[in-house]
Amino acid sequence: MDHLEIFKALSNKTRLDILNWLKEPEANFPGQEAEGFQHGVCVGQIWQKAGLTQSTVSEYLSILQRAGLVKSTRVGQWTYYQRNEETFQVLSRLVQSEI
Amino acid sequence: MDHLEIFKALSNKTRLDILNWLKEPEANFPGQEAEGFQHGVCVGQIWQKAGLTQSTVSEYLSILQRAGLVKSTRVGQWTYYQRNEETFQVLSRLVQSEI
DNA sequence: TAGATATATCGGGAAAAGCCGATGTGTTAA
DNA sequence: TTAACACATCGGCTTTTCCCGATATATCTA
Repeated sequence: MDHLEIFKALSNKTRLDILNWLKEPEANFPGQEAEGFQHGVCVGQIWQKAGLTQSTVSEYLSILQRAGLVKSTRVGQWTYYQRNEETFQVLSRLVQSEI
Repeated sequence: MDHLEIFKALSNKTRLDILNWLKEPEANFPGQEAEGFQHGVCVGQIWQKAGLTQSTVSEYLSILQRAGLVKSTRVGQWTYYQRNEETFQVLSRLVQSEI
């Protein structure tokens, strides 16, 4: 749990947006409804919604993952990302009492 | 309450250190014991402990203040800084439920 | 096996942040 | 009112982050 790495990951508008979108995949990624959201949302859906290039969003997802804020699952040729709520809980407590 | 501004302010090792030191002024700034800690710790104490220049630390304190993480009090020629605990509480709840 | 598709990684130019020394501003003491 | 002190701001160099296009890798389909 590297505070600094987490805060850096959270220091970007687009990355905050992505985390927020992932709170409600059904509402924010209707394009993936057919496939379902068991493992989260695939990269293609996210980068189109973000309005940035595929490479940038892929990098952003890596940054979020290294910080522990999301986790990924590979299914066939798709990689699905979802929030790692545990980290948010721990971070919340940390902000309250340790920082 | 600008999340992004807060996370950016927290994205620097020295600034995190400063916030941490300000949790226990008595323990971390013995050089100011004579004057007391009613309004926090003055800039001179902080920049010497940080090991960076006065100008840099002054700027860092401004960044922390703009983010709402510290507040300052001018007394004579000194400016004292202390943590703004309210912001940490709000941020903690925000991380838990809104981000 | 070849081609298409989804994602990751690489190289790099532009913008922002890190940090410094120099200088400006407000306050106190002589 | 001058000098000294505490702090803030400015200009600039260096490092990091932002974000792109190009390319590599993995998987699936024909």
